[in-house]
Amino acid sequence: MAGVRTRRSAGRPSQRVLTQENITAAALEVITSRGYEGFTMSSLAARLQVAPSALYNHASSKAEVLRWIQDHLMAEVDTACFAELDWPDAVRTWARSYREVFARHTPLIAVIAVLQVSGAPRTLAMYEAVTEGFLRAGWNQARIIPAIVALESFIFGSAFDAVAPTDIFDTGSLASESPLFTAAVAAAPGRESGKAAEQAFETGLDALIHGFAGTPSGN
Amino acid sequence: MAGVRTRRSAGRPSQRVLTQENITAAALEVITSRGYEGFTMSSLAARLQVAPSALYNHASSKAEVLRWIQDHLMAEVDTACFAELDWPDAVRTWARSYREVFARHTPLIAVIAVLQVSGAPRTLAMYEAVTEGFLRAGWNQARIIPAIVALESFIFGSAFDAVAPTDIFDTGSLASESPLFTAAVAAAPGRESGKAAEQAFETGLDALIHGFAGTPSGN
DNA sequence: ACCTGAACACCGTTCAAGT
DNA sequence: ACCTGAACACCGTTCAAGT
Repeated sequence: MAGVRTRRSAGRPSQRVLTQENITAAALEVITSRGYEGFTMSSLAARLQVAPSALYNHASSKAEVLRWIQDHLMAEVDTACFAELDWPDAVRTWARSYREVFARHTPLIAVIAVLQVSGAPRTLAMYEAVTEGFLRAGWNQARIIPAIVALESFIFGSAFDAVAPTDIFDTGSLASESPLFTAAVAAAPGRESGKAAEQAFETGLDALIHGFAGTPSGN
Repeated sequence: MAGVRTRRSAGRPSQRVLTQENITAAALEVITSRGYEGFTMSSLAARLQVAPSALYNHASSKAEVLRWIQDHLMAEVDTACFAELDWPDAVRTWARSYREVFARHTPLIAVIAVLQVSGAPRTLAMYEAVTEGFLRAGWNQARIIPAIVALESFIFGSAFDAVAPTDIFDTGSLASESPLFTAAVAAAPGRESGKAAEQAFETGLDALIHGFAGTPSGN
């Protein structure tokens, strides 16, 4: 064919604006400042200073952008702990950071639960690191996935709980119809200090970790 | 003032159509047949044979209708088990039915997590029955709520997992970059039989139940 | 008291037309 | 190759007008 031509302005690399990374970063900025209700294709486009329709040259749908965000956030989950701590403490550290990241992004949980790992490299890297940690702790290969999935289910559910109003258990005018529950709520630790969700999370996490350890045939 | 008048046609009780119960039942019919994507104020109104705007004389918003549905479904969760079985089996039965009900209604989980029990009588009744079951089993009052919340978090997360595609863990072209995870997935029980989610749920439920039992100061 | 129909202020997405 | 602007087919919700 004809001689190779330099494309674009030859000098500095042409600065593409609508890359996956840029769109994801802009999306996170919108979500941080205006929440998920304020995160629309319009608000995302505005932040990138393009027309909404321009986004569709790079993402097939809003759902795809959400998947990019999800995978991006997965890199923030601490997995280094598995190389530094023993299994119970490593799981605790991993689970806490996992919950913390997604408590701020609960609308993504419905996305994650359905997401194919093959399209989410950082999510896959997270699973690989956790699996490695379990194996190093002597876990039987066949029991690892159910344990991770169970922990993950607990983490996702706890993420919702973490951002729930603190007064959801106030029985109000129906207190007399639920005396036992009302009393239990009043007696629960972390009440009024706003740490009830943390208490429940740590309680469940402890139970899962001890429960896995004390399971019939060991780990 | 003037003499009391009988209102409406005096004979048979005027059959009100847009009651909370009727709206809730119609909403569930729409959701069952067309899913949550197909559940709109328009589709709900169509099933009730009224204009969409008529709904707003009875419900303040779509979110309120969702809260009605959530509370309605809570009555389907099995709590009778606490009067019939010992604590571990009762918790297992309760948790299984709770997960089963909401696996078909995962979009409601975001609603539940934020819902005030004072506005949800059946939800409150469920908590009361569970609390009673824990007390009867000898649980310390102060430890009940964190345990219930932890179990609930696990149940909600597992509900998402229950309806996830079975192939989410297929690593595809990235298998070589995640050899340990890929091998663990291949070795996991329930694979190909489509029962992986059930395996993970039962594994986690067992761990939680045993973990609670084996917790420092007993229950 | 409660319904209808029109309207409002949005959504996500598509697509012809441009460069 | 990638952007714009207009348009489409929806949403949930409001409200004046009716009965």
